[in-house]
Amino acid sequence: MGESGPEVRLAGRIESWRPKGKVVFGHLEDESGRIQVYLRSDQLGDRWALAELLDLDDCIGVAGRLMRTRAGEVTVRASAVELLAKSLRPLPRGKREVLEDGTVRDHGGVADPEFRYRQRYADLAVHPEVREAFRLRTRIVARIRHLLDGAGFLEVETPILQPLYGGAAARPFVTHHNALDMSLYLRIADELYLKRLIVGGFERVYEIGHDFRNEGMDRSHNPEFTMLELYQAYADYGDMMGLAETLVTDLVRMVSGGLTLTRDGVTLDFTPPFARVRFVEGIRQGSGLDVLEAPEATLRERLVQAGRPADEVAGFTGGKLLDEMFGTFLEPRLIQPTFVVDYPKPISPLAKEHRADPRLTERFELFVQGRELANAFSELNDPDDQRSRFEEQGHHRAAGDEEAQPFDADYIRALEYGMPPTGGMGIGIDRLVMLLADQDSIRDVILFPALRPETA
RNA sequence: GCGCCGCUAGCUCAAUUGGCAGAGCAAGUGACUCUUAAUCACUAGGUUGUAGGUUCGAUUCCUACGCGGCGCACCA
Repeated sequence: MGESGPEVRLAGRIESWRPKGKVVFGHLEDESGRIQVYLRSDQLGDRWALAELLDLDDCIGVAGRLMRTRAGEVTVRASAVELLAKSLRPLPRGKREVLEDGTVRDHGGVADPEFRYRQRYADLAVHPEVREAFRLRTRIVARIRHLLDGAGFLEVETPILQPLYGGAAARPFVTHHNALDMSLYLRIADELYLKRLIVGGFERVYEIGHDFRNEGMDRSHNPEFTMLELYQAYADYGDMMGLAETLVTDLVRMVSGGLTLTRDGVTLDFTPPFARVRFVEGIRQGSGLDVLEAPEATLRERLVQAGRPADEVAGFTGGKLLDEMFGTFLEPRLIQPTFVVDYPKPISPLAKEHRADPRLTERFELFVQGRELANAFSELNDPDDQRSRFEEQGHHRAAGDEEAQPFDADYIRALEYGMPPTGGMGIGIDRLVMLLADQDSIRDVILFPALRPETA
């Protein structure tokens, strides 16, 4: 029982508090951990009056010598104490009681997910494992920056408020600029601005930022989310596949120390090269049909056979029909890391025509656990082809497709100056973090997920 | 947007077929100078998510609304 260790000063939040007559034992916690403090009336003098007023969750500072209790715990024997911040509202701390027979009884703690998301500050304050998940998120993003910077990529910032939105198929949020008296859109993608920078001579650029999509919310969709987009001149989608493998395997190694992750009882193997399956061939394997050859009526019949409601299927045509075939017959099987390659042209309006088949584009998406992690292509750099693809989108739009992309004349003008052949890729950071941090809900990797306002 | 489930004290949860709404932790008061779920005694805490309806009587049954979770749709 050491009585006179070194003198220390420390501050923290009161995590436990056990007054016992003229002494009190408690634990202080801060980001670095927790330590026991021991306050005695005979050592604190007139400060003892303050000690008697302290409560759980107050933030205090103490000074004193380190000692060891009879139980052997390193403890600060306080010679001074001060209040740094008062807690007026108890944190929802759980207490775990271990009874003599070994059964465990929990008291309190937060079970209500709404409480955790709405009052994330309290969730973080009482759950070290939640803090750890968000630290991991930051390490993942930092590691991605490190890798891209090391590969010669330039991190840039492009407009979030855009007069025209584009680069993806989604409905935008609309806002209004008062001084200009005009509508602006919150970006749904960075794509078209980043490719303008390729025209400008930056040959490797990337941006990590929020995109905004006015769509439904569920456990893999938040209205604002974090996207990595990168573009590399004089590269194609094959190079992007290599880069995707490099990034993903590096991150898997960082979190697991190896090349596998176990999720939902399944061992995911990230040993490169990842599996590759052609879009058309993969759907043929699942459905027996070639989506580029078979009549649309035949494809619709096949969907109904597979259990899709007939009245719903009746409305599917063109790109929508292709998406549905993919979602029904191929996507659910993509558990192990898999590149789906060579998407049909109608569902890839910004991707370059395939060098071997004009019906296809040089595009891939990376899937893991049936979820899309990355989307990449050889970028369409022919302004005339891009113009006609935009015009095609315009027809879809006129036909009522709200997610068809608007015609961007300035982007065509940029391409007319000549954009070098370019490979580009987008990676949804939130979903990547979900995979790496083993979280099932996007709300568990976003600090303040979108919620409806609280009612009084 | 649709469907299912949930909402009781600051937190976690009870409450028989509809019959006075309770407990643990947290809070307050008192006792206790090596505690760690501290212990012991006492006290306070509620328009049972909101608004209606049925009923002698509603936490419980019905309707609408709000918020959340899950699933579907949409999408990344």
